[in-house]
Amino acid sequence: MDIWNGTTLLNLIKKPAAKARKSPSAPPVHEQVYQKLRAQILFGEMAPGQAVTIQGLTDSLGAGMTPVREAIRRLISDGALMFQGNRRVSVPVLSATDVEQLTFIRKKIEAELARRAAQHASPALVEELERIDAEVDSAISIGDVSGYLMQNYRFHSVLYDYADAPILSEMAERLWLRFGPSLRVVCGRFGTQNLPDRHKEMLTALRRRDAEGVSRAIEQDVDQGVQMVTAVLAERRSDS
Amino acid sequence: MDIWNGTTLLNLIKKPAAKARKSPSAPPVHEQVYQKLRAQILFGEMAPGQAVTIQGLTDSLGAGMTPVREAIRRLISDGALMFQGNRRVSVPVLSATDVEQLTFIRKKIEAELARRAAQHASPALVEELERIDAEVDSAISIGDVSGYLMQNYRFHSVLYDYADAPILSEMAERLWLRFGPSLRVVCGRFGTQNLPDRHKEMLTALRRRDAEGVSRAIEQDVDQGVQMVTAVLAERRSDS
DNA sequence: GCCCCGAAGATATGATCAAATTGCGCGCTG
DNA sequence: CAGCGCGCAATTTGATCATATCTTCGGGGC
Repeated sequence: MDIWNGTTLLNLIKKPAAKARKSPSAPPVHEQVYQKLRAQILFGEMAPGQAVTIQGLTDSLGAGMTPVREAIRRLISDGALMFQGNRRVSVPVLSATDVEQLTFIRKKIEAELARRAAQHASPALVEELERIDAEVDSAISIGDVSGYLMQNYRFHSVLYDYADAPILSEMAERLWLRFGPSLRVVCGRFGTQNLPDRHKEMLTALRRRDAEGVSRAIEQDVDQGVQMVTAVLAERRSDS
Repeated sequence: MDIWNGTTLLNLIKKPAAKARKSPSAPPVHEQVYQKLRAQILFGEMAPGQAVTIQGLTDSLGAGMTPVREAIRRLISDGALMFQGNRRVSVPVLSATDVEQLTFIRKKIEAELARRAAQHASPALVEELERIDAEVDSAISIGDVSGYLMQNYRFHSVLYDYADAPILSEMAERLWLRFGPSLRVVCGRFGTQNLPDRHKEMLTALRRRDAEGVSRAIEQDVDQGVQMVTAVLAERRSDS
């Protein structure tokens, strides 16, 4: 589906100030806007509940209204933004039942993706994941929240790409999008020190082609992450 | 998410020529366009592979380009339409691996929805489903393909609503959208006589609050439907 | 077989209209 | 007299359209 997804998103990770405009066959503006907003949501640059205005985005991104509108519609369909009924758009705040449903389906999908990736695993994959995991650890050790979120995302993304199941991968990405804003809050609350990281188990299981082992590790990874999110959400609830 | 989803879609089923324009707090045009296109795809009025042009829709729906563009972006994000890279949009043709992935996730989600609905089941629900199932049967007996597709959709939709899991329900609807165009082809090929209908088993299990029974029946329903789709797809493959 | 050109369609902008929110001033009540 | 709430108006924001520009595809000429 998302033709420019891979290239553009990775470019964003590497050089956020990329300004490729007049290059041949550049992605359309609405695609660029979509990718930028998507990255902002995925990596926690937007707070849960934050209002999103079309005109604000046309100003801050320097684009016309139509492309911005299209990007917002896509993100609403992704569940990354919420249409509030009175024509207003905002970043969703996850309720307890939201988290429960999202967790259920994340486990099913990501466990399956892990299983399939394990079956197609190659030494090259393990090596690449080890490299990314090292960056995750380094981001954690220096307390770089954005770096952690991006590299952790990249770890899972690369793994799932090997599953050779684009539809399931896309669904998984959509689910990650919904957790993005809350993850940033989690990091702000708990810091980067005791973040979930079942990557070592995954890599061990991957080396032996142990599909069920990888799958189990993923489920634990999901559970740990969700646990922190629910903890923070409960805290927020009692605050208000 | 979709505020007007329930009302507008049901209105569409009952009176397709509804023209509620100036009524107070009418849905925006882009929402109306989305619902109309969605219904067309869901109920098989669009063939797999069919090209979809913006200008064609602005003419046939009598709307401006901007709302049509927004609706198309949403449907692309839903997986109901496909962006072909060269600015062209079309109704997707399901490949074998597409069907396999979609089936996997449909079973997980719809089985869970059925399980949850069974736990919340009430006599009123059973009664309503019986009424709808009667309409399904009647549509089958008179060979009314559109009627069958709509009422069958309604049967599942009403059941899943009782699960009280809006996120899962929405995901299920998205998956149905992807099968819509192929279903029409299936009906055209096999007729409405031997269509899958595990509704009777579902109702029996529902009456006893047998969550696992309902869940099993749903999985069989999904499997049967998918089997016919794969059969037709294989046929198409060998044709071309 | 390759290249150029015309038509069809897609992208993007800015203007215009409508709706909703915000802030302010007034009157009412304690 | 001070605080509170209500309703109107100003402004912000969203929705839609008409138009201008650019791409892509297909046919005809070299």
